[in-house]
Parts: sequence; structure tokens; C-alpha cells
Amino acid sequence: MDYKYLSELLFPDVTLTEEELEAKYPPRQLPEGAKVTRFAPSPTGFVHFGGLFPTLVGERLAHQSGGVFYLRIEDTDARREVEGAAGALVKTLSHYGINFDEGATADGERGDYGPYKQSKRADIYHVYAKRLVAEGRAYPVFSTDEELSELLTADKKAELKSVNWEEDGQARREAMLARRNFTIEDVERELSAGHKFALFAIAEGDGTRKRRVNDLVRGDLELPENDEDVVLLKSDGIPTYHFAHVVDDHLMRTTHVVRGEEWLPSLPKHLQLFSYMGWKAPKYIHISQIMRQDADGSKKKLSKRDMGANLDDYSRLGYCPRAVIEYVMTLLNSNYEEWRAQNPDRDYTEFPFNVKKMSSSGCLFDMKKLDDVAKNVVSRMTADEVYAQFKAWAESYAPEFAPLLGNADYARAIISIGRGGKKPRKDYGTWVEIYNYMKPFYDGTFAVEDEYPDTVDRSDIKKALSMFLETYDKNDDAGTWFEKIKAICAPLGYCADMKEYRTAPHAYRGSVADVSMMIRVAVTGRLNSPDLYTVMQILGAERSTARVRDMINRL
RNA sequence: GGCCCGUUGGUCAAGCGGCUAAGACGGCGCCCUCUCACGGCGCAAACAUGGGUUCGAUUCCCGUACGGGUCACCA
Repeated sequence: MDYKYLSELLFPDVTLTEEELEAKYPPRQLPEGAKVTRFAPSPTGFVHFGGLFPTLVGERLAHQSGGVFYLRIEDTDARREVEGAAGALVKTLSHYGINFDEGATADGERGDYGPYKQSKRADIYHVYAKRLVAEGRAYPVFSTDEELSELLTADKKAELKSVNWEEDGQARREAMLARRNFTIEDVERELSAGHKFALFAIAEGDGTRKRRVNDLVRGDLELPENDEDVVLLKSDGIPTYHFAHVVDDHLMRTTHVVRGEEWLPSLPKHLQLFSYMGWKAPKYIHISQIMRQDADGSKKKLSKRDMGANLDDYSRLGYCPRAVIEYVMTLLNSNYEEWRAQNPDRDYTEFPFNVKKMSSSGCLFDMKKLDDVAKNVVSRMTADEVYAQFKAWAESYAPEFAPLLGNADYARAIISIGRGGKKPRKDYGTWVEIYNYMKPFYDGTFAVEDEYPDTVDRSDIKKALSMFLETYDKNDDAGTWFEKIKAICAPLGYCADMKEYRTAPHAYRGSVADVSMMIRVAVTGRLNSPDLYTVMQILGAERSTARVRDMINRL
């Protein structure tokens, strides 16, 4: 068959040449060892938590080495595209401090290796598609519009639960061989009938033979050679992921492809295409999926509906971006926590990220661990930082509370409790938690949420609160303030000394802890609170005593 | 079902032929203590399994089991 003629028949409009493209997208001038990586999402929705892994790896690899991190939008499937998803993606990632050097950014394209949207690169793909046809390595498959729409709607074969794999495989092999069988006349006839064609690459591999391929995290792998014809171009002329990946990552001079492990099975296809093209394949890093624990205890891929799957969930729940990043870093590099312990105040970008320290087994998403990481992150922040971020959060998620934060000094005083020093307190890790923490400090949100335990005598409470009011002096320091509380104990038959009380609890009606509790509930409305003295200092004498008086009247 | 990847405490994980098998989260206990925390100290808790190789296997090889992925004109 005259493949050259066939290629002209199929791609009469190709005017670009490979030489021109190579000249337009020359090898990048970068320092030795600089890595070029990309985030290449399909704009089908929100940014998935699982997607943050490869993204962060790519970003670190590039920026740590003085390389380039770019964004390429893989919008080759128009049916699944979600309007505005690409923009939202960039925005969310930027919120997490992940920024692109080039690509389809929010304000248009940036960089010399574009276009960065695959839908705008059709003419580029066609240059190479044409060449493969001319070399006898790719062939067209025609289908009528009816057949096509049938294909497009019969989307998921997986829905056919009981697929007979053996028959299916046999049928596909036969279909494949049948498709390769055609004449030039067939093509001319189909073309003149106005039928569209998909372009397939001929698989020259032997599926029974293994080939050693390398993955930077997994090491050497034994993968079978590809023996399945791959779709290069769909009937609409747009490439599939496989072809686009090969062409784009070559032309954009990607050095390292970081992607989910679900791509591992199709790696032989990609390697084969690189070899057909005569290009050097990039290095690959396949990342394991993030799993979640199912109700029955089994592991499941973190899916879209799961809590915590959508990155924007974390904003709503009040996790600051740095906490989420920090958590991801601990999952990505096993020695990260150790490094963090030694460098509590360094930015995570200073951590020497190492591909070799990455785990190759999938991990379970652990909310508890995230919470702990978040507490650590927030505890190391300055009061100003916490104030600014919390306020921003409140404006979107707690609008009724946000105005109360107008008094910055007051809010900062609350936030400053236990902050600073070598071992800052870890009272809250999310803005939701700090919101709850702060409520008692504002009359607008103060409420008696906890009742006194039934075991406590009401008249004792009344007496204690009255005595407290009589002796309270706002000018007392913490020591004398507490001495006065102790002084209340004896007349009521409570023990002022905890040690002593523990030795003989039945000798007393209660202890100074109980008396403190009575005051605590009156002042904060809760059984638990930060240090009571400090709370009252922040609230001010007037408000504190007023709340105590209210409580006395309530009882 | 074929192919591929994986398997150290409940979770994340160190380990890379010889260790009482780290550490972190969580759990539990004790201490500190005006509460809750924070902090300190401690406890329980693991090499999936069967064969090899070896003087010696968590570590190397093979099988089995289990988990995951994948088999689209989706990515």
C-alpha cells in the first residue's frame, strides 16, 4: 500500500512540518539537573484531594531544581468538560500556594511552549499523525455518524457487570485485525462519503514478552509489550490522552511525568509511541492512590463524594492551606516529619524533597492525623496570621461572627492565649474550632451551654458565686486571684488544696476545682475553658461580674 | 478472567542479610493541674502466608492469600 498517498488522503490540510515545530519548541535552556514537570488535568470538575499529591510532587521537583512547572489543560473530551473548571482549578491551587510558571493560567496563557490547551493543538497532533500514517504505523477506521453516536453513548463498558473477559478479549483481537484490513479504495470511498475516521496506531509489540521499564519510585518494572492498537485521534480529530501525552510532553520538553498509578498499565502504549516517534521518553513517577476506609473495613479509592475529597471542603471546614499541604508532605516523604521536628519554623519548600523517599503503596486518608498536623501548624502561627486567616474564613463561612472580629486587638488578645514560646499550645487546628473557642468571649455568641452537674448543690453555687463577687478585684494578679478563690472554699466546706483533697475526698463537700468550675460555668458558660483568670482579664471585670450576677439570678 | 502494582502495629511509616523491629497519629494509664487542654513519662499494638537461598531472613527468589489498578473513539 502506498502509505505516503494514504497520509495525503487523510491529512490533506497539514502544512506545518516537524522541523518547524522542533524549531518553535526547542529544548529548554535550563541549568543542569533542572526538571520540567506539569500538572495536566482534564477540566471535569473540582480539584480532588488525591490530585494534590502528583501536583505537589511535580511542583516540588520543578521548583526545587530550578526547573519549570506548567499547567496543561487536557480538554480532549468535550463531552465531559465542565464550564469554568479550569479557572477554578488554578484558583484553588493558587490558594494552596501552588503556582505555575507557564501554561493556561487564570489571566490567559503564559510561556513559549503553548498552546497549553490540547483542544487548540489539533494541527500539531496532525503533523505527527500524518507521519505515522506515511510510515505505515497508523491507519484510519471509519465509522458512520450512527455508529459514532452509539460509541459515544455506550460509554462505560464497566456497567455491563458480567462481562465475559475471555470472549471480550478474543472479539477485540479479531476486530483489531479486521480493522487493519482495508484498501486505498475503501478509504477514498469513505472519505468521499463524508465519513469521519479515527486513527489507530499499529501495535508491533508482543504481549507475551516483557519489557523492563523504570519508574522513579517503583524502580524497575516488568511490563508486557503493547500489542493493542491504540487510538491516536478520535473521529473529531482530537487526540486521545495517549497520543497527546506523547506529543505534548515531547514538544513541551517535559523531563518528568508525575501521574497517578492508574496510568501504569498504559505505560507500554506510551513507550511504544515514543519509540515510533523516535523521541526520548520522559522519566515517570507513578503515584499511588489515596484510599479511604470503607464501612466494612476495606480500602476504597477516595472518590468524589467522600468527605475531604474536594479540596474546597477543607476551606469550608476551616483547615488552612498550609495545614493541608503539611499533611500531604508527611504522606509524600517519609522523612518529612523528622525534618519538621528539627525545623519547626522553616517553610515546607525548604525541605529537600526526595523521590526516593516516596512510598509506593497506597495510603489511607487519616483525618485524625490531619487534625494533629493542623494544630501544629496553627500553633506555630503568629496571632496576626491567625487573626487574618480566621477573619477571612469567618467572612465567608460565619458571616454573623465576622463583624465581631472588627475589634482586632480584642480578638488578638484571645488568640494570643498560650501562643508563642518554645511549646505553644495546640488548642485548635481549624477555624471552625477557633470559632467555637472564641464564642464565650463575645456577648453576641456567649451562652450557657453547659449545665452544672447534678451532684453539685445549687445553694453551694449561689454562695460561692456571691462570695467570689464580694472579694473579686480586677487588679489582682493571677496569684492573689486564685488565693481568693481558695479562701471561698473553707466556709463552704470545700477543700482548698487539691493534694489534700485527694487523700480524703469524703471529708469535704468538694474542692477548689469545684469552686473554680462554678465560676467557670458562670463566666464562660462552659465546663471547659482556657485559664479562667486570663479569660476574665480579657473579658474585663464588668462583663465577668455581670455574667456571675446573671448566673446567681438564674439559679 | 488476563495483565500490572502492592502487603511492617488501628493509621502513616523507618528498615535496605545479623536491631530488645525506630518515630508520628490515634488508644490507654500515670504525672502536672482551677476545668479542658498543652506538656512530661509510660503501656498495649506489626514484619500476610508457605516454600526456598543463606551460618542467619522483615530484608533476596518462587508460590499462595489478600488489597489495589487496568483492560473506551474517558482521562
